[in-house]
Amino acid sequence: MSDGRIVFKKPSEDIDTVTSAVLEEREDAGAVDDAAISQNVVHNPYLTMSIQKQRNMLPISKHKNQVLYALQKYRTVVIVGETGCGKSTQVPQFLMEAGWCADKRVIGITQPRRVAAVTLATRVADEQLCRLGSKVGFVVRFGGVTSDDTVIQYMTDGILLREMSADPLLLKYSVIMVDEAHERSVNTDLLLALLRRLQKVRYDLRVIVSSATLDAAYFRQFFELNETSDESKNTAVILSVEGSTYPVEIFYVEQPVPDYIKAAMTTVLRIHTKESSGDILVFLTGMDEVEAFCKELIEYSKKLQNVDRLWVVPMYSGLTQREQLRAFDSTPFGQRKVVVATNIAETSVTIPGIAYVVDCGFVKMRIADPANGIESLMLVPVSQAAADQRAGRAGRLRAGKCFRMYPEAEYKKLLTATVPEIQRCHLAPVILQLKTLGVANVVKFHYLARPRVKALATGFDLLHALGAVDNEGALTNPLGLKMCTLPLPPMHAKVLLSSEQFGCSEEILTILAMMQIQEPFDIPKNARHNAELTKREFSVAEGDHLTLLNVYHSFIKNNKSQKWCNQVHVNFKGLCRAENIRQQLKAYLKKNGMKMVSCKGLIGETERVRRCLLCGFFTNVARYGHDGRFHTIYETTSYAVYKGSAMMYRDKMPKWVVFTDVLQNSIRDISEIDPDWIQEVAPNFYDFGTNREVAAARGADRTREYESLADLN
DNA sequence: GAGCACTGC
Repeated sequence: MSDGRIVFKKPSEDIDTVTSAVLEEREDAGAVDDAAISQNVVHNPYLTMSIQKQRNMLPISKHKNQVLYALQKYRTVVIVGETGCGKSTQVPQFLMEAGWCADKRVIGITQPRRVAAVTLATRVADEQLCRLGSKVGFVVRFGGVTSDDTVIQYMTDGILLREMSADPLLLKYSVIMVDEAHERSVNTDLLLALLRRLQKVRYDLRVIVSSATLDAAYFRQFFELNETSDESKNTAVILSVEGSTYPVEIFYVEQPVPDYIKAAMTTVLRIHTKESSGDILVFLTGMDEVEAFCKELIEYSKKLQNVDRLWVVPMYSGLTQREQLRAFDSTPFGQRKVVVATNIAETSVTIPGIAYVVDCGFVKMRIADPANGIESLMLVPVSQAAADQRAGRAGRLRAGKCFRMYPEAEYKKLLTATVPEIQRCHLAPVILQLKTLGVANVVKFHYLARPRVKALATGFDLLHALGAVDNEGALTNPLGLKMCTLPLPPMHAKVLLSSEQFGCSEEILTILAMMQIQEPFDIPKNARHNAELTKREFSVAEGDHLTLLNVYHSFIKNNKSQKWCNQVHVNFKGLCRAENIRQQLKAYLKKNGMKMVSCKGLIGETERVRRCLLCGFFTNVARYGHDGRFHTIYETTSYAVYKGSAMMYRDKMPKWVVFTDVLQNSIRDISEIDPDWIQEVAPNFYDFGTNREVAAARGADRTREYESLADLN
């Protein structure tokens, strides 16, 4: 390439020579980070050093020449670096300084989380002594800070996927670095597969796969698969960058424990009395477990005599940022901090100074039933990789200890790695996404991890029933094409696109936005009774969806006041997010040429809304049974009603409902429906008729459909 | 009396 890029020689054995440009030391180093820290949960242990010193401290800086040499020679480079080695911040700067941004070409770095994209960009802009948004910028949903000068762009992986559907060749980029590839999220898996595909057309595009674990061999093999070029220009190179961690000693229980919470409690108390000082991190599986555990631990610590007190911050995503930040407070002298967390502490949040980890060995995971595609939250054993990740959290300060609440034999039986998300999620959104990007044969696509054919078939079934794909599996025009443009899963998208014909797009827009937030109500533990009463006042007999509409309307009527939210126990942060999402969706609808119409005050007002919901969620229909549970149409599953549902306020349960969210054994976000509507909105999905007719027709049809899938164009 | 891992467009 003759663009004036500096050419690097293959590094000799002494790769310790660092040749980075010397920047002037600044006294206000980290000032921008302070702003970021106040917003996000981030910790920088080197905050007091000058920026250049901080950069040189990072293990990756020793490998600068190696990285540049590899990227010059190979089209794909896999960098394995432990967390904190500096790869996410330094590699893009190495590349820019080496001329990879000539002609304003951009180095793109993708992150699985928004916070990471923002903080990394802020940090790198600071290191480059430039304003955020000039040379260094970021893009996330609902905005970003970039300009024409931006050559290092941090973004969420979802953003790059969106960008690919607008510009399939990604011409503005010279290098794309997919960070945290080891997490194996749907987005990172798709990105890697798509980039590999793209490299066959764009020979000049460089891809960096950045991973924290030794899955590198797998990534390498993937990028080399079926390469015919004998020049082996595409060969990925593996660089191993050490982090700064200490060994962790693992302890197991001798016998399986019947109650891991009790076992964890005993273990924490034993660590406290028998082990030297050092903070403890306890991994449990859910918010309730965490809260109950904390409460009990505080009780114990009060009773302990002649022993220093335990200082207990629960940590899970439902907490506000302020509450989460408490886990970062330094431990008062003579006390011992115990952080009780969900798996948020596995990846999203790193708590410094942990010397002991207590691991319950389980995790709550969203898993789709391949037969019907319904996703629910299941309690499953962790994988060995996840258990090791948890244990590793004890070795960041000094040599640590990890106590597992299961015997060693059980550990050996665990899966070595967590099943990639793409193999356990509902595939309809994935299929839709691939179709948008011009992947004609989604069944034969070169996945990083191949999903089950049965799951693909279920995905196609749903898309077909929704009218998004035709009999050949191609996107329909205009419905399928429009569904692709919306930042919503297919069922939600269908509801939204149908809302105009039901005359209720304003209402549906609100309900869908509200469905995206986790919990509209904020019920404090000390005022539960009072909160329940106010919550009840928002409730609507027809169900949760109209209740959500009610809450949002009241929020707007009260000028989006935080004070009002606190008084009536409505989640202020959540409602603000819902408003944001609503605006974004509204903009998409306008772009699609849809009219905003409201059914307010019209005859059959709530019926329109519920019919419209059924239009997308007809798979999630259930009938009330004598056993007090709701049964799906083919009796494959039955569910209890979630205790927080507005349905609980009714004297009598409705006979038929549609639900839009499933927990492990219960359904929530439920609305009453009339079974006659089902045939109207989804005439082909269910078999209507006597049991015998149905059984005969169904078996034959479905089998044929699955068999033909492998040949879908 | 009992309940909702974590992200993202």
